[in-house]
Amino acid sequence: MPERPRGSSDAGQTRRRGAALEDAILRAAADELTEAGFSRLTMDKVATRAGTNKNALYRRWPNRLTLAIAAYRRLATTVQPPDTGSLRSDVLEWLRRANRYWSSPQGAILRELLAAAGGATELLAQLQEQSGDAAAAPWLTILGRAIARGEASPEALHPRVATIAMTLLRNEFVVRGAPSAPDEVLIEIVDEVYLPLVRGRSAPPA
Amino acid sequence: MPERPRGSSDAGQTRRRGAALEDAILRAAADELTEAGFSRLTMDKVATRAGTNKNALYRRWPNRLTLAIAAYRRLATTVQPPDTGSLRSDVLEWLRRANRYWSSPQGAILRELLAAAGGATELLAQLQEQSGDAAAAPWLTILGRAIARGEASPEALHPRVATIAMTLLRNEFVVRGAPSAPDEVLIEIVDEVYLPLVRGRSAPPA
DNA sequence: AGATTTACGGTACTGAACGTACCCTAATTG
DNA sequence: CAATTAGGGTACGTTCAGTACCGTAAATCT
Repeated sequence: MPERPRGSSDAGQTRRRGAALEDAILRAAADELTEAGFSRLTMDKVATRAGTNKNALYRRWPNRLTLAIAAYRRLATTVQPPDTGSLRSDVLEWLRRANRYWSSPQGAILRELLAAAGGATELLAQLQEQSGDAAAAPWLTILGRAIARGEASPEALHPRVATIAMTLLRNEFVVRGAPSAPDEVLIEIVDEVYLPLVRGRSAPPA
Repeated sequence: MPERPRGSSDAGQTRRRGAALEDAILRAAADELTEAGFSRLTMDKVATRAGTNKNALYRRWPNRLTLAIAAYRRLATTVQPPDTGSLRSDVLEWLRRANRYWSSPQGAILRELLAAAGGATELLAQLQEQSGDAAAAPWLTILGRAIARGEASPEALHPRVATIAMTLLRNEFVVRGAPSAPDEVLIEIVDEVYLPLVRGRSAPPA
């Protein structure tokens, strides 16, 4: 049997299986997600786009949401936190990036998925890598540097405290439904909450 | 034509209209909501339960979610914030009540609605009276008293700061999907975040 | 009171999707 | 080269949202 020459489209010449097919499906789902969002992603469209049918999808993922989450994960990219030499500008910059992300089409998808997952803990856990716990690491990095510079109190190196700025920002989106948070809000979060908090009960204001 | 005698059920004696019917529908919807939750609330069931049909519903509310939110609002009750004489115990108590609410069946409904509303700002606004902005008032009350007692700095009397404990708690539910927050988490929020923050940059730790 | 307008109630239907069942056939495995 | 596994095609079964009509009771007008 010869190799499978390919057109630009995903429609398979030969019958794909296993990882190759799974990959095509996830790619198709990710595309649907970016083009139409989760609410308009249908299993039939994903299947057609991947050049297969719903059977192949349901054989791998138990339902629409699970598939969508799996597809979303390959959209996510990792970025390095800033290191400007000042806590305030690091925090503000990181917050601005987060704001841009949540405001972006991808952020909208994340919000949809978060909403659709409702209270389903296992599913939420998969999204948290993007939106929650794993996202704590950069904050700890930023804060760790600031502590080394004496800009923050060591007691602040606590996940709940370190990530509070992001939590407040996410709150703007999730609860207020804002398409994007104004820069004033970010500044307010930094100056009224974050910095006072991490400078700590011991360290005097710089 | 004589009156039409009827059974004990809600099925109308005579043909109801206007406010009377609207009321019956909202009551039926609220009942469905508490018994089955939003995801299993169907327009047909609500209509049947109210002794009417979908027409009457769609004539008043454009869709299922809007009706559900309207129905939810009559489930919500208002409570007075505690006044124990100490900021820490006021905050902790209020947070515990909030935790109980979010953990309760009603809280589950609120979470479902919040999720279903997604980014629909106008709808979210209606729920915020229960979960967000209007809920800020009690926090300001508690904090105001504490400031009068000298337990907190006046600068803390700022909505974003005053409500931060509740925001963090809500975050536990919305993002982590926890059915209920452990008491340790509440205490941590109060001691690691709330109190340090509102005691402020000027006031020394008591 | 009688005529007119408004709004309920009954019922049927469309359309969108999810999820499932079956059966044939291509790929892989032994 | 047989046996097994996994894809592909296709057709359903179901559940609901939302819509469309139409006859009739209740309110409103004259």
